[in-house]
Amino acid sequence: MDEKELLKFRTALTRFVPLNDEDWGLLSPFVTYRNLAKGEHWITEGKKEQYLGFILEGNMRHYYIRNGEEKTTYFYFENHLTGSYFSALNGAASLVTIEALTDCRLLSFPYDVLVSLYDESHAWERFGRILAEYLAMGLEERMSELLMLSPEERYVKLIEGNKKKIIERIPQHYIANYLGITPVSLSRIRKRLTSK
Amino acid sequence: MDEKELLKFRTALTRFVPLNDEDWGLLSPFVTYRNLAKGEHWITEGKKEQYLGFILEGNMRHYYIRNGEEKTTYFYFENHLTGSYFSALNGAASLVTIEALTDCRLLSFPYDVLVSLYDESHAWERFGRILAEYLAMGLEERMSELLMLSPEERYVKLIEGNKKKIIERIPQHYIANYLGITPVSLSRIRKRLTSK
DNA sequence: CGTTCAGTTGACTAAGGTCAATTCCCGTGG
DNA sequence: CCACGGGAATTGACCTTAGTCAACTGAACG
Repeated sequence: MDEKELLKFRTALTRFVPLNDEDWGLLSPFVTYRNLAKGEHWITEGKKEQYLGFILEGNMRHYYIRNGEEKTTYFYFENHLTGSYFSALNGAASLVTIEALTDCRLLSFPYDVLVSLYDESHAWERFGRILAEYLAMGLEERMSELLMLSPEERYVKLIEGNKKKIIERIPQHYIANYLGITPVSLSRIRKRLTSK
Repeated sequence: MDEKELLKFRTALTRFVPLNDEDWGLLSPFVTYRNLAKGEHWITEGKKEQYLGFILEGNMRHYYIRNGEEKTTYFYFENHLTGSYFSALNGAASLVTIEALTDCRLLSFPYDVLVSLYDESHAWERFGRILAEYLAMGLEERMSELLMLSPEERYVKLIEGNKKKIIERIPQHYIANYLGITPVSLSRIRKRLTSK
């Protein structure tokens, strides 16, 4: 296990909440490497998924399947946590699939371990609270955008906003899916916008 | 303070996490009554809001204002918590307004108190985690519905689903707003559906 | 070179938005 | 008890935008 990469992970967690050596020592023995080739699933819909991951390298796509159609809700990039968090919470089969869009390297750890840390340590419980709050704020923002903005406005916001990575690194047809429209419509929206 | 109503509140919190007398005693002294007349705001956009509420009686509407248009994201009914939770979290001015749709009676307590309980007690920290997880799961469901379903499908789901209260007790033009469409369109959707 | 897949473009359809008129419901005051 | 006023809901006519299907272009890769 590369110490630098482990430290990167620890630092990322510390963005949520301070972790002293003792807290960290409760989790670190359970952390292992995972590699995914482009196209492989990290999480598969219908399976009970037991791991959370931290992306060292690569990016991933989080989507639902409805009537055979994929609906993308999120993209993950390096230095962030990834997993079917809320499915894991209640132990149910995952409703979502998370797929590697590029070759990926992850650090992974079992969800159970995190849950048991919630019991053992107030600091980890706080971590869990702040993580859930962070995820909820992201979901609230996404939800309110879907309710308040037209597809075109959502695309403009993606270009101008703090999500440049998505524009720069994700193929256009996935972006269209993320915006809730077809690739054809996104192409037309782009045309409309450049003609202004 | 009516003991029965206080107990109702305590019981509702216990749905999230068990609270012993000591835990409960940390919060209960800070709980006070609040009454709102139909049309009054419980939370107003742009203000720093410092209270969470528990609805004893009545129902409320949670909405954003965008370009002068209201966009309803949620309805609250008796026996549930209400407040601008995520605005309160980071101490910023509220982005949302919560308005009484009927005369309402609430129990209310300061958000600061809850935050200080997170420091004082592991049990309350856990309460905070589970509350945030609960809210996040609700947001995820709402978000995925907006992404995956057409307005008509969303309306059908509202009728058939576990949200009957909304259909029964909320005026139709607010429901339309909640679905992300105009009252005119909802009326047509209803017509389409009954003619089947 | 072909094959494949992403992206663009055109023609047509479907669904929701907008504006305006009308009807329905309900509460209030004469 | 009835008449009136006002807001909610419905309906019609027309517009705008995204979806669908299909053809075409272009770049990547063997």
